[in-house]
Amino acid sequence: MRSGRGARSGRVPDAAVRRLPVYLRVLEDLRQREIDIVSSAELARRTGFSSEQIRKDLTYFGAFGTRGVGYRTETLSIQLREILGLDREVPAALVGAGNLGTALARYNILRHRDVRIVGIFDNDPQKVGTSIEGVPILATDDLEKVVPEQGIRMAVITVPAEAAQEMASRLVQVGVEAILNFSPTQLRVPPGVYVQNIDLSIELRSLAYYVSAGRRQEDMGSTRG
Amino acid sequence: MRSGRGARSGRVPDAAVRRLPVYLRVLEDLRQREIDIVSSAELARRTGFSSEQIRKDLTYFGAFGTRGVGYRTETLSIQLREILGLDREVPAALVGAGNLGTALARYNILRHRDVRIVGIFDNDPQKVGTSIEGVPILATDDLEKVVPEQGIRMAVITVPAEAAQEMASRLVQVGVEAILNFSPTQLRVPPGVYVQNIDLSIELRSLAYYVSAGRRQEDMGSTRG
DNA sequence: AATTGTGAAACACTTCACAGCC
DNA sequence: GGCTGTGAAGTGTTTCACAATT
Repeated sequence: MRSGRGARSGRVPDAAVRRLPVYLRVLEDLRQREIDIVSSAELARRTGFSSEQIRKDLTYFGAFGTRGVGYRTETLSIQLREILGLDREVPAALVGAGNLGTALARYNILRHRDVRIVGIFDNDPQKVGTSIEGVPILATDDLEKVVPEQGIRMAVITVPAEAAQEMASRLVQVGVEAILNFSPTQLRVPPGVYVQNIDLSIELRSLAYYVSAGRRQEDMGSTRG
Repeated sequence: MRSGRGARSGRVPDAAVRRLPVYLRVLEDLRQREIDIVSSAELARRTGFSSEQIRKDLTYFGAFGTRGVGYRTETLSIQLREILGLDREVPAALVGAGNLGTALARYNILRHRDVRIVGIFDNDPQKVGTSIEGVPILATDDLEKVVPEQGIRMAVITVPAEAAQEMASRLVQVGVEAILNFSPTQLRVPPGVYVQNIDLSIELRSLAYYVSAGRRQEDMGSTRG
């Protein structure tokens, strides 16, 4: 499942915001390969979105390209970083250091310097005091101290469903405004707090629809593609 | 990032299909607690979607409720399983047994009996021959044999970006029709194959927009909520 | 000649409002 | 009276088509 909710400025489609990091990923890759200019058509090829959509998405924030030429990869990636708020390091909390949480922490800490997991919280006394890639695992009791101290505004929740609501409430209490929720439960948060849900079971189950839909269509003798 | 693509029957909104497993999760929970009847309003409360949306989503597939009463949790959950193709066990492959793949495999194997990871593939010789929760890790070379043998039609890809396209192509070659892609790359697949992308870096980065958007609005003196 | 930026049209999805049924 | 099912209205998003610019 996936659904966002919370304060929205109104003008910029949510769907567009969610595509920006995809453009950024491609732009960074191009930059690294010293490709200075890219067209919306080329970005389309590399992202899977249409070139019109890419151009329109970008114009919600300004005019970044040069007609007849394209976009400078350096300029555009800097602009996108700024729009996303990634022009400075964004500290984040991870709550739940199970398999999934650990995988996320490793992945994030090693790869990126923009959104940075600076606090990992878990209730398991066996885990508290250990660390993941140099970031110490703290007791959840420390959350109220560490989150404000580190200026943390976003959090990733990977605790079991039963514990998720309490953690969310406590995080919001101390200033968290955006939550990436991997627990299979609907979090209740005050207005103004943005929640993005990713439930892996639900992803797998909805995928099943498309394989069985394929089967059904075959049974009916229709063609696909 | 998230985007589906591939064969669609046309009539049923993608967005609706993606909500069905959420309804199913709640229905299963209610059933377990021996609650026999539920209204769309109550489902709305528990899922975060509106009651009208829930009713409309369900009517794409038929009329499952009783006016003035509600929906029988047992009947509806059985119907939803059938619609999703979960009325029989759905075998799936997992390609990539790194941190994320291992977390997913554990989670899935322990919790669910509907979509079932029956084959785990990895190239690391240190991992091949070991197992995760009883499911053996095989060499990717075995993929062409095992996928058809086990009737696998869906796969989860958690390999690095460089290897993802090759794995996807090989999976499709031997009959995979739906892919859950965690690698940060755009997979090229033939028409009729459904790809759902989840890129965790991109989720974190788009989340950053909402915390910094909040900051920007505050700076402008507007209220939120 | 090429490619962006953008109103307008088309399409998709959600919400409204109420008829229909228990 | 209460709740589902559903056309119609409303909103959001994507695509079209072309003028503007280099």
